[in-house]
Amino acid sequence: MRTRIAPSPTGSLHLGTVRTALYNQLLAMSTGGEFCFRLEDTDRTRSKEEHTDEIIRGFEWLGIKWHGEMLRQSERDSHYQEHIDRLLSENKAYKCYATPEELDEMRKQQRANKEQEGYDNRSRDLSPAAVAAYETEGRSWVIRLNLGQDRDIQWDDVVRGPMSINTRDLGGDPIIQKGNGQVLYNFAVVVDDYEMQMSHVFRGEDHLTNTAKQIAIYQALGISAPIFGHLPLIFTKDRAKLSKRKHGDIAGVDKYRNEGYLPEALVNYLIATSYSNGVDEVYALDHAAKDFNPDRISKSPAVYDIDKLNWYNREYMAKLSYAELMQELQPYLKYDLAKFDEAQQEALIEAIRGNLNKFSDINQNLVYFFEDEPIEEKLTKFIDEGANVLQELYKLLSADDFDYSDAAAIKDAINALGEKLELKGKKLFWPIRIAISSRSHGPDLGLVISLLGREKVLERLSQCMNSVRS
RNA sequence: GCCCCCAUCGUCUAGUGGCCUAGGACACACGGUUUUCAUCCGUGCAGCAGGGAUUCGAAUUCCCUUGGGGGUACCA
Repeated sequence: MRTRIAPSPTGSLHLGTVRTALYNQLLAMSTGGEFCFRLEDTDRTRSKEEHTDEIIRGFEWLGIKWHGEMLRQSERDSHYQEHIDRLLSENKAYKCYATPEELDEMRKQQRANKEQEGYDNRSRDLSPAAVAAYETEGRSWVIRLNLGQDRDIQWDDVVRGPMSINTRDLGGDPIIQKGNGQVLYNFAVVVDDYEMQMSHVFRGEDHLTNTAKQIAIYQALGISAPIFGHLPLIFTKDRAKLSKRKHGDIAGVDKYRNEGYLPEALVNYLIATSYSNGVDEVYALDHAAKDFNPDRISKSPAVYDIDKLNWYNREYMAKLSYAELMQELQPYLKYDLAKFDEAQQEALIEAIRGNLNKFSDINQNLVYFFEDEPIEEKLTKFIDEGANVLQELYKLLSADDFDYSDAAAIKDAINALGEKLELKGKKLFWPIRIAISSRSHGPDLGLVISLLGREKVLERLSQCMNSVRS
């Protein structure tokens, strides 16, 4: 089995492209076949080298590896020309001299008459005299495939089952080579998939009509087509195809790499949307490959859900050791942890790692260790209500011999204070936590106080006590 | 407009005629643990789009309706 991913470098790496790549790779892996990579850059004006780099970088980050060299369509013009010439000589393709203006006019008429829109094959059977006339006129031409008599084009889709599209619904004889000599996508794909000996082509559902056109080309060329499978699209909550244009950077892989998602999590999430083996939820690529069965790919679109992705990411982050986590966190760290000793750093990071959806979340969990933040309006009442707690705590913590180095001991002291004041739970902890960290959520209080140290803790405490409204 | 595809909790899905009082996961709500926070655990919430037909029996098969989506380029 040979499969491929064939992205077009006209934009950043799209989540849908990644998922398509994943299924193709899974397919190859599960049978010991090969998974290849081809760049669909036939449209020179829209293809950009920066996008090519971006795509490759994205695949590398995700751990998606392909077999052999990356093939560029832009370097294969001679291969295409050979096949074009043959179709021309066999009368399976022809020159069309219609100008864009004429075609526009044709479509306008069709719309006005409520006829089916599409090319009317007017140049299909041009007389030699007519051709000569156009030539002397100096008109340029495109090459169109002669679809011949209307007929059903059929294939057995691995995902969708039996498919049938009639050639009359293809919009007329399709152009396979532009006026400037560049071959069109549908033609290049066929030639390449054939020469690369692809056995299976899995791609997005948006290619369903293209597949019919491509099969027509395979037939004209007299070569056999691969097995096709059409994957459901990825939607957003608004139930439209996830796209960079409409939905911004959530559609691209870069966002997830930049924000500090684990590639394994993104891979897992993407596979699991539209595919399930009925048992596993969290798994790596090679595990999924063991029993991968394309028949189980879902037919209906999958709605992109950031909550689920976050959940996967937390699952994978939880597996990281402290050392691994620190290394991943390093590029995102806005604050210098060096003011804490090694043991303190570890205690801190271990205490807040459960709060992270992604690595870039680290800073928001660290701010109050490095900066003074205003207390949220809705939290100030806890300060007012707990003024006596703060006072008592201040007395305790301002004692010359109070030891700030032992987080557990600090916690014990707070507990003792609670008993003394006959307060417990939120009544005891929230005033303290809010006064010291400006927040109602955070890691263990003993640890926070210990890390902040005498000076900062007393400063914040006294500041809060001064602002109490009695 | 025309062609094509799709249809199980809010979301991802299991389910291939009786094992379904429709299972799991995310999210959400509540409870327990943590005298606070996070974690963890438990419970709950919630669905076969509608209508016909076939059948002793239908989420599962067929038809229609409705809804959603994709395609319809000298883009890919």
